[in-house]
Amino acid sequence: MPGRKAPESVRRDEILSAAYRVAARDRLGGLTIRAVASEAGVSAGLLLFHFESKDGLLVDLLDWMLSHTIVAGELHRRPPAGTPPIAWLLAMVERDLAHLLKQRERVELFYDYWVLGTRHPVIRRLIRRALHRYRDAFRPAAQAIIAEHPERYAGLSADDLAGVCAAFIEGCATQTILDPSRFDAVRAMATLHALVVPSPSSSVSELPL
Amino acid sequence: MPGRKAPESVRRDEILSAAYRVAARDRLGGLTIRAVASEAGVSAGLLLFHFESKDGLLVDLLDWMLSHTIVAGELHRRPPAGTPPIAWLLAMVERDLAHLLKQRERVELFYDYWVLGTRHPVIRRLIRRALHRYRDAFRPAAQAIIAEHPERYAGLSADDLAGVCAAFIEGCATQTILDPSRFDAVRAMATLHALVVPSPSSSVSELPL
DNA sequence: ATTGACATTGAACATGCGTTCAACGAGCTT
DNA sequence: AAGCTCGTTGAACGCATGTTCAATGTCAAT
Repeated sequence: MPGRKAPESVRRDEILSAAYRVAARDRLGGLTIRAVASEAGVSAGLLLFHFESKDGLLVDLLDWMLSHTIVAGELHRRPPAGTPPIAWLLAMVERDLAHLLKQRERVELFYDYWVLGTRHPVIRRLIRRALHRYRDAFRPAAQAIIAEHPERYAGLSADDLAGVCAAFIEGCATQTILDPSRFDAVRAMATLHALVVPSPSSSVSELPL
Repeated sequence: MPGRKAPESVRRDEILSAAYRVAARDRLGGLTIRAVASEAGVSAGLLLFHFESKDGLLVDLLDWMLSHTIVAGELHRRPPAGTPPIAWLLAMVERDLAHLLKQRERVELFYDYWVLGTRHPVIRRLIRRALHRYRDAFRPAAQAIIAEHPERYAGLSADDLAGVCAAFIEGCATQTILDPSRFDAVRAMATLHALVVPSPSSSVSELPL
């Protein structure tokens, strides 16, 4: 029964959130136009009226994901005054890691898009931007660390340090998602502490679990 | 023109290597039965005569990849006598990282399978096994490190340390593949050295503040 | 030569997908 | 009321895919 119902922006949002629900449940492999349309309670034709193609839907969905409640949502941390920079950075890493592992669905979806981006230029650009934003969140702490020990990090930039943090987290996510039973992120974090903090020194004293 | 030509094992191998060629070129998304059959110079029907289904082909191809020339090929390293364990481990990481980045095609394919494994139990098992083997290669060095500084790594196992190494490498691969221009693995490696090796050559004396 | 096992083919089938489109009707303007 | 705009539908099209199968030719054994 045709007839005007909702203005364009509303319908688009309804469809996008339906698409997200489908993708979170069945991943990108199960994201078909008909499935999304059905989930949104509209016809497949309407979906292609609002989004020019499935490709467009995919891109818009990723965009939507990256702006709604995604990874890059709460990256604004502040240094608790007096904290040594290295502890600050490790705390950020720890927090991000914990946060990431709670969103298995979303992370898996993100990896789906990552793989897609390997072939699809537009999606690749979006994923890149997201990863850059993610990495950049570590830069202030990284900068502080380098500023404190310029000789130790000679020739390296805050970007490099931030990139290593991001790599660690992404690698942990890779392993945890595929095999939660044999990779323990908490222990990985403890290991990182032991590796980075040189030795049982005076000020920073920790109790490994 | 029907007729017997090659014994089963030979045909299977011809088809598998053709499948790999197709997958390396067009990834799993382009790996169709017809494409593989055409690449192998046989009919689609024959392919399903030798492999019971496309699923079977996918699994067998992964198996084939993991045994032919793959990541886990040359993981047997020996400690250059007299090398400090931490340097040994870092050297392994560095070597693996460099090796990995030279095989972009293969790594991308592996990620394709990783994503597939998220849904496909059999493939998941194979990928897990491969990642475990990969991680286990770091264990001897990790064990040596822990044995040298038991108090520093109290409560942690060689597995934990090895897992962190694997995570670092996998995270670096993630970033490099998607954005080679903004992630420099060499600098990441240098950063890791700076982070882990406490300070210029003093044994255990360092005040981080 | 005959037979039988079996590798091999080509065509066909069924399915699911993205996409198109003529028809329709709700709201707005006149 | 009449007409226009445009959101909306349902059916259909075209295509690619995985899969099946009867027919066919080759080889080894008899």
